[in-house]
Amino acid sequence: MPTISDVARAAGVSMSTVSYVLSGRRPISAETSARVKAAIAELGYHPHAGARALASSRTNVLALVVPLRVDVSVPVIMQFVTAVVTAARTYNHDVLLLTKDEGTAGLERVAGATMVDALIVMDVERDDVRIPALGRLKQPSVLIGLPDDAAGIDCVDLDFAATAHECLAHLAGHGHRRIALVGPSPAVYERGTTYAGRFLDGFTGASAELGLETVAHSCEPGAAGVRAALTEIEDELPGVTALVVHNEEALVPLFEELRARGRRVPEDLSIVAVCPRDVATSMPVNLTSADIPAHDVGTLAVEIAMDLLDGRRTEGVRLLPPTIVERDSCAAPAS
Amino acid sequence: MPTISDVARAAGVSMSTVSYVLSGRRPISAETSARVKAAIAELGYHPHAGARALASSRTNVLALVVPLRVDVSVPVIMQFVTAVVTAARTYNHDVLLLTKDEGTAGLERVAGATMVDALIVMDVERDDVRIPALGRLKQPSVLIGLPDDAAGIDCVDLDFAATAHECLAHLAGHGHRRIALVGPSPAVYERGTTYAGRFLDGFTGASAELGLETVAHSCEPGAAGVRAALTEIEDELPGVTALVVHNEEALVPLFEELRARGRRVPEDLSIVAVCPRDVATSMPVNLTSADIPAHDVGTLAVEIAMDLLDGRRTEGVRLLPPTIVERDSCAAPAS
DNA sequence: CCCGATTGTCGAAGCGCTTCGACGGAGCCT
DNA sequence: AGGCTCCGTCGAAGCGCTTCGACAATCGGG
Repeated sequence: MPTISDVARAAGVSMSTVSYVLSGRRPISAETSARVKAAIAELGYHPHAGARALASSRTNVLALVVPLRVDVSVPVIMQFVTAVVTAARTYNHDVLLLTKDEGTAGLERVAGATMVDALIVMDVERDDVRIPALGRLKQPSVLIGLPDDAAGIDCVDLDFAATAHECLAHLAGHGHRRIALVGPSPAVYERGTTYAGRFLDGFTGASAELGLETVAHSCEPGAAGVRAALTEIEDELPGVTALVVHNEEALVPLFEELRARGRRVPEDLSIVAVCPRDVATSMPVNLTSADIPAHDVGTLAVEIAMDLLDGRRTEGVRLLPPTIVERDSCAAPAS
Repeated sequence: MPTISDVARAAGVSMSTVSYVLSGRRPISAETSARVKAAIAELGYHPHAGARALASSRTNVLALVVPLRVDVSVPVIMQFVTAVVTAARTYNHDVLLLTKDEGTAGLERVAGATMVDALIVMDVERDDVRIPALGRLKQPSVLIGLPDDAAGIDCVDLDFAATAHECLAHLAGHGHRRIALVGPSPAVYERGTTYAGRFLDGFTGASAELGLETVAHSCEPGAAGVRAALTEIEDELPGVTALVVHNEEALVPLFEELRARGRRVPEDLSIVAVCPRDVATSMPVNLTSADIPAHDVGTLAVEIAMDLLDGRRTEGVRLLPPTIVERDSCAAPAS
C-alpha cells in the first residue's frame, strides 16, 4: 500500500502538497496538481481512513440504526436503508449499520470511539431512551420519526396526521360517509411508535372536520386478527363502505377475509392503504394508497446530517406531505 | 474525550500498560489491571477507532455489500443483513454497508482506504466482475452465492440443487407424479444469479431420478406473468397436481389466479414454496416450504470471515442443507 | 519603484494508539 | 550462590495523515 509520502516522492513534492491537492484547502498550481494526480493514479494510492480520521477528526462515516424486526414493514425499512446509503455516498460518506437492539450502548460505542461523524436513528419511540443519550454525544444526530420530546434533535418523517386526513378526504370525495380505520397491531401502539398515534389523531380529527362517521380499530397480526377487527368494525359501524388500512401485514389476509364474506373491492367496499408503492401494486387489486416516501425521508435525513456537520442551521422538525396515488381500490359507495 | 494517556495518568501507569490491559496481549497484574479499569470507567474512556486502526492495521469493521433492488426478495436480504450485523457484533466487529451498484469501485474504495478488515458480498452472479477485484484486495472476502469460478474465495449458500430435490421428494411422497416448477422471472436467469440455475438443475435431476413428469417455467412478475406461466404449464403438463414455487413475488398473484380458475390448495393442487418462513405463513394457505436459511447463511459468512482474519483454514465452499417445513399446502393428489 | 497582499510550496508538529525491546525483580534449578 | 527464565511494566518509535506557520516569488496599487 503506497502512502502519501510515496506519492509525494513520485511527484517530487512534499507530503503537505499532496494533501492539499486532495483536499483543495489551499491553492495548488495546475502543473503540480496534475503531477500529483498522475502519481496517485500510477501508484494506486488511497488515503488511509484511520490516519485521516485521526488527523482530521472526521471519519466520513454515518451511523444508521435500524429496527431489527419489529412490526414495521421490512420493505419500508429496506427503502430507508438504501436511500440513506445512496444519499450518503453522494456526500462522500459511508454508512455503518447498527441494530436497534444494541440500544443506547451501541450509540455510545460508535460515537465514543469516533467511528462516525453523525448518527441517523430509525424507529424512534414516543419516549425513546436513546434520545437523552444522543444528546450527550459529541456527534450530531437525526431522528426518523417524531418523539414526544426530541430534546432539540432534528427529526424527519412523513406527516402521518395529514396522511390520515388525505385518505379520508379522498374517500369522502368518492362519496363515502361511513369509513373505518384498520390500524397497526396493538403492539405498535404499546411500543410507543409515534406514527400510529399521529395517524389515528389525524384520522379522528379529519373525521370530525369532514363530518364523517368513523370507527378506528387496531388489528392483531394474522388472519384471525383481521377477521376479528372486521367483525367489530361492521358491528360498530353497520353499512361501512370504505376502509383506510394502515397496516401492511393485514393486507393479504384482509383480502382473503373480504372474499370469504363476499365483499368485492371496490364495488362493495373501497380501500385506501398506507404503504409503499410496490406493496400497493402487489395486491389482488391495485390499491389506491398513500405512499410511504421512505426514499425521500432517508435522503432528507442524510441532508440534514450534512447540514449539521457543516454547521448549517436546520429546521428542527420536518414532516413530509403525503401523496395519495389513485389506483383501483376506490369507487363510489353502492347506493 | 479522554485519551489513553489520561487513563494512564489517572491509574498511575504507562500508556503501554493501559493498552495491554485492554488487549490482553501481555500479562498484567490483577491490581494494576483493576486500577486501570477503574480509571477507564471513571473517565468514560473509549479508544479512538482511527488511532487504533492506524497503529494496529485492524479496523474491526466488516464490509457488507447488499443488492439494491433486484428481483431477490427484500425480506430475505434484510434477514441476511441483520444476521451479519448481529453475528459481527458477537466478534466485536461493526458492519459498513455498501450497495451493489457501487460495483467494483466500492470494494476497492473501502478496502484501499483500509476501512474494513474483510468483505462479505451478497448476490454474487455466475461470472461476477467483482470476483477478480476481490482477489486483488489485501483483505479477505466471503461470497454469499456460488459463482462459476470463485477463484479461491470462500462461498456460502443454501444448497439449491438439494433443495429442489427435497421439494420434489416431498411431493412425490404425497403421491404426486406430475409436477411443475414456477421459477423466478427470466430476468433473474439472465442476470446470471446462480441460485436460479442451480435450483433448476436440481429440479431436473431429481425429476429424472424420481421418475416424475415435470415441466419448468420461469415466471414474469405480476398477475399477467403468473397467468401466462400457469396456462403454459397446464398446456404442457395436463393434469398437473402440484407446483414447486421458487418465486416469492409470484405467490400472491398465484393464489389469486388459482382461485379464479377454481383450483383449491391443497385439495386440487399442492404447493411447495421456496421462501423464508414468514412469507410462507402470511399466505392465504400456510405454505409447506423450503425455508431460506438467511440467518444461518449470514452468520456463517461472518464466521468464515473471522476464520480468515485469524489465519484459520477454511473450507472453500459451504452449501447448507435444505429443510422442508410441512404446513398446509400439500395433500395427496385428487384421484 | 517600493510595499503589502497573494499565491504556491515546504517542514514539522501532532492526532491517539500499538508494539517492540529493555529492564528490574522474583522464582527456579543445580 | 550463581545463572536462568519468567513476569510485569515502561519508554519510545512509529502508523499515515492534516494543518499551521513560514517563506520565497509574483503581482498590483499608490
